[in-house]
This record gives sequence, structure tokens and C-alpha cells, in this order.
Amino acid sequence: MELTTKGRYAVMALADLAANGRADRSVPIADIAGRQGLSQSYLEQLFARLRRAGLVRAVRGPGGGYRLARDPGAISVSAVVAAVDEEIRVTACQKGDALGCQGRSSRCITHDLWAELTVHIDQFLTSITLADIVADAVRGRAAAMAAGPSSVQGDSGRCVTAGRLRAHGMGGVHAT
Amino acid sequence: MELTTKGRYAVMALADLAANGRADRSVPIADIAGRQGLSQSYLEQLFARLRRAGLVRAVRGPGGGYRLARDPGAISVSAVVAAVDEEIRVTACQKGDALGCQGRSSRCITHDLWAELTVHIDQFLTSITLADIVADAVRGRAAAMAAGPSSVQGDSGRCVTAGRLRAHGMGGVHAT
DNA sequence: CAATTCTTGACCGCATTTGTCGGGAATAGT
DNA sequence: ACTATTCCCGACAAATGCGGTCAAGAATTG
Repeated sequence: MELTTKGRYAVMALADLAANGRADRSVPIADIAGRQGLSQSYLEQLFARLRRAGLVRAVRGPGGGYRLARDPGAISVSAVVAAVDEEIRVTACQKGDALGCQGRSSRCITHDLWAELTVHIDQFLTSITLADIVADAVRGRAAAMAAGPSSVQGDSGRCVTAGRLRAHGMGGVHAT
Repeated sequence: MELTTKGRYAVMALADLAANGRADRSVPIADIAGRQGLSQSYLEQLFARLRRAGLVRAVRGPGGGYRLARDPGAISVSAVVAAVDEEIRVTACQKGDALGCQGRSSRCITHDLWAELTVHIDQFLTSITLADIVADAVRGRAAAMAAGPSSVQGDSGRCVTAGRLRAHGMGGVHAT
């Protein structure tokens, strides 16, 4: 798994764009870089990819800049990260082997684990949009999903049975 | 976030240990490295950390090796990864700044997002133990949690309302 | 004492990430 | 047309740290 600053920066930039731009107003990269404290040249590279992925549209010339291609509520964090973090490295488990895990017979014991983790993470990132970030509606979201996804929406159909979630202190996975 | 091969290898090794060893039998690193196709010297480093974290106990001399310190069902993947993937880099968002995100006033927009993601991932990794891996009881686990954690255990208290999960194709987050 | 096996620390090459730089191409205003 | 603005693109540089090796040493068994 590989989620680097590229992904973080991209989300920050698009969230900024969602907050400080409208459908009619373009925001220049320099402004975003300034507000978010990021390198302008670096951001340019990221926006190039975001554009190729169809998430933003560019307007050149004076008064130009970028604007979101869709509604902020229709752009998931998952999509943003995917646009920027290219290589879908389904890394072979046994690196000497060309087919690796896919090789059916010698599928390594932890294969399912990482596959499931990928799904789990993607479910989360897909469930959050730029609109959510701008609206500051993200805190507590993980707990909400764990309690049952229905509670994320409103709170019909409660479903709180604890299940088997050992406590244990979160370690090994780092963010921010 | 940073989940590298170190974490993968560690889990593979401990799962192997859970499968091929008992409370009375020690398994030498060489055996594990051989079965899992990993570098022995590299594994040694990982086991050093696993031991310091209290997850395994070492027995030296001929007939020695490693054995799990606890029951396989009492060791979560989260614990393993945490033991091996050291640096708790709560990386400052604005790298020039010493306090970064914590600095209350200038907390960057995406702070909550990554914090929640960390929680979300950890919930998953904490819910899975070595015993689960050995028993091959991991497939479909993410979907199960999304449907409501209660369904992971058995299937009392169903709770299936879809919630807001846009489809979208998983991208950007890679595993093996 | 000799064979195992863990224990530790130093070391290194390489790929990837994280940028920088400079020039070029569209566009708007004058 | 000229100029200022802004996106666009490719090459290049630096740093980080991952993945892995090597060698020496300390327990333990027989």
C-alpha cells in the first residue's frame, strides 16, 4: 500500500478549490499553493494529473486557473487519490516470481488480508467527498461506519451491537 | 500513512509461526524464511522488533527458535504492524512549521480526514487476528464490516441498509 | 568444545518521492 | 502586435528510507 504526500496534497488542493472557487470563478494554482503552504511547481504536476483524470478543468491566460469539473459532492477522496497516485502495484508476493500471488497455487497466506484491507480503505475514501471536507463533516466518520453505515446518512435503522472490536490502541498506521 | 513490506513480512512470518508452531515447539527463523520465501537476515531484524514488542519469545541454541508469546487469537494484525513499522510520524502538515496541524488555529482542512482514516484502518486491522489468517477466515471481511460489525460475529441483528456508498472503482490504494 | 540459533550493529545500493528549474503555449487586456 | 498572466511539460536534482547483506558476538544444547 502506498499513500504518500502526493495524495494528501491533491486532496488539500481540491478541497481548497471547492471552498474558494465557484463554477464561474477560476482559481490560479499560485493562490492555492499560497493558502495551503505547498510548492507551486509541485502542485502544477499534480494538477496536470487531476486534469487528465477529468476532475478539474483548466482555463489559461489572465484571470484563468482551475475549477472543479463536477460538483464537490460528486468528487470522492478516493477518486482524487487514485488520479494522483498512479502505479497500481499489485506487487507479487514472492518477488522473484512473475505471477506472484495470482499464481493460484502458491497464493501467500496474507493475500486475502491485504486485498480486504484495500477494499476497506477504499470504502472509506469513497464515502467521503470534497463537500464533506469543506463542510467539516468528517470527524467521527470512522466510528459511524463501524457502528453501521446507515447511521452515517441520518439515523434510521440503528444498529449498535458492538461486535468483536478489541480496543488495543492504534499503532502502525500513520496519517497527517 | 506508511504500510510497507516490513509490515507485510511481519504478518506473514507470524502467521507462519501460528500455523507451524505450538506452545511447546520453537520454530527457527531459517524455516520461516524458507517457507515464506523471505530473506533470513532481513527477517531477523523484524523478529528483533517483534520480540521487543512482546509478541514473540526467543529460545536460543540448537532446537531453539521463536514461538508466539500469546494465543494466535489474541494477536491482532494491528499489533504486529505497529511493532514493526516504527516511526509514528504525525508529520506536520506545513513542514516549515514545528507544531504543524496540532497548532490549533491553522489546522489544515484535511486533518480530520487522515485522522479518521487512521482510525478506520486500525479498526479493521485490530479486528483480525493471526488465528483468523491461519483459519483463512478473512475473505469478505471488509464487506461484512461495512454491512454492520455485528454480522462479522455471527448474524444476529442484521443491519443492511446500504447507506451512502458510491461505487466508483477502487484506486490509489494498493496492496498485494 | 562444537554446533545451533538468536542478537546486534554497521553498511549499502537503489527506487521512489519530493521537489526545482526553465522554457513554451494559450489567452486576455491594451 | 505587445505584454502580462497562467497553464503546460519535460528534464533534472536531492533526499529519504526501503530492502537487503555482512560480520561478529552471545546463549544454549549435546
